Amino acid sequence: MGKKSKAEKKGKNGKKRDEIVAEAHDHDLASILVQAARSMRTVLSRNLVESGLYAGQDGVMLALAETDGLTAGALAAKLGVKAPTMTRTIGRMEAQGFLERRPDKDDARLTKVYLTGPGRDRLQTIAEAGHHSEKLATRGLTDKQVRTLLKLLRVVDSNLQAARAAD
Amino acid sequence: MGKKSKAEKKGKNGKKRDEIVAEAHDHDLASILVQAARSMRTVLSRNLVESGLYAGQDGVMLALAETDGLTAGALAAKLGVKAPTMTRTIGRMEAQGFLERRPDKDDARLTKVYLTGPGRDRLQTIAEAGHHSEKLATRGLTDKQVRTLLKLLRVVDSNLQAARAAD
DNA sequence: AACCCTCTTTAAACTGTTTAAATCATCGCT
DNA sequence: AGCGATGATTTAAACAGTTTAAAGAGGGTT
Repeated sequence: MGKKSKAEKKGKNGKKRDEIVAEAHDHDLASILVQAARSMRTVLSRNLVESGLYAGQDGVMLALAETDGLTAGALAAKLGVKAPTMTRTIGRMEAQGFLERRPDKDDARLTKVYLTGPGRDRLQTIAEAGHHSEKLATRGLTDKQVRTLLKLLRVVDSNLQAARAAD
Repeated sequence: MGKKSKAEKKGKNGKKRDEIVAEAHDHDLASILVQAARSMRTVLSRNLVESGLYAGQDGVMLALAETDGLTAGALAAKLGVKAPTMTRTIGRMEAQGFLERRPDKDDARLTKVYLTGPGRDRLQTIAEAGHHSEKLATRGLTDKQVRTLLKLLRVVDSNLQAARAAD
């Protein structure tokens, strides 16, 4: 892969912005987090696409696997997105046949979402895809480190959710 | 917030999917990572939007601050996106006046990207936005924990980049 | 019965992302 | 020197995700 063949020929790099860069490095957590997530989404997508799912939809499936018949609003809150986002996602997934909307018969304002048979069939695949992606992502880390990472990420996530909720 | 008023009235939950859910929990790293990143992007956006930037563009700015005159392809690789994505992003940012494209005079196939004056003016703001978001995200964590988190995230990111590169 | 509140959806406007095809310049070989 | 292979960039087309603002629909309360 002769990538550095010609493009690197001239050694004239900028050199006097070190202070700016130093400050920019405080930005690391945000960048690395977003970047890691982007890669995770890409990798997860590859494993998911075979079952007709997109990354982002799997969260809905898992939430429903845990508690079937959640409302759209509850799903949105649980996944940390706004209601219209969830409406669109649900719409797509309903069109794909993985779940279905049904009005609650006690309160017609509520629309509850249920997994369909085909949807439930995908759960296994989703679990495997997640498992596989996680194994890929944590290569070289000990179990303890993975647990630590999860713990820290949960704290960060919870902090951020709180921050974004404080509109 | 009487959220459980009516919707929870019926206690008929599914009960035999416990194994599936158990497996689904292995999926935690992927979900929590993506979710944390989503929140991070949202929070970062709020701090960035004042300077006319969107989350996702800041990475380009920082990369150029470190090494001005990168090619489109190098930027794409550095940020872990595909070339066309970078082309669009660069196009938007050029239209906004934060950077400019200039053909390399040694190799006319290459288009190098440079920060403009206004672009360089934003670096300070970007650094501050990142810093602020990071402070928000790591509330309650010790410095050491933050360093640990960064270290682990770098490993994960590097693993995932390697995995996605292996097309 | 009227009014208000809550939930859901629609609408509009973006950014981000990918794959595949098209463009274009350079490089190597005959 | 010309010609084809190579490589970089951009264009095109098609989706997903996201947000804010507004509209639609039901319920509950006074």
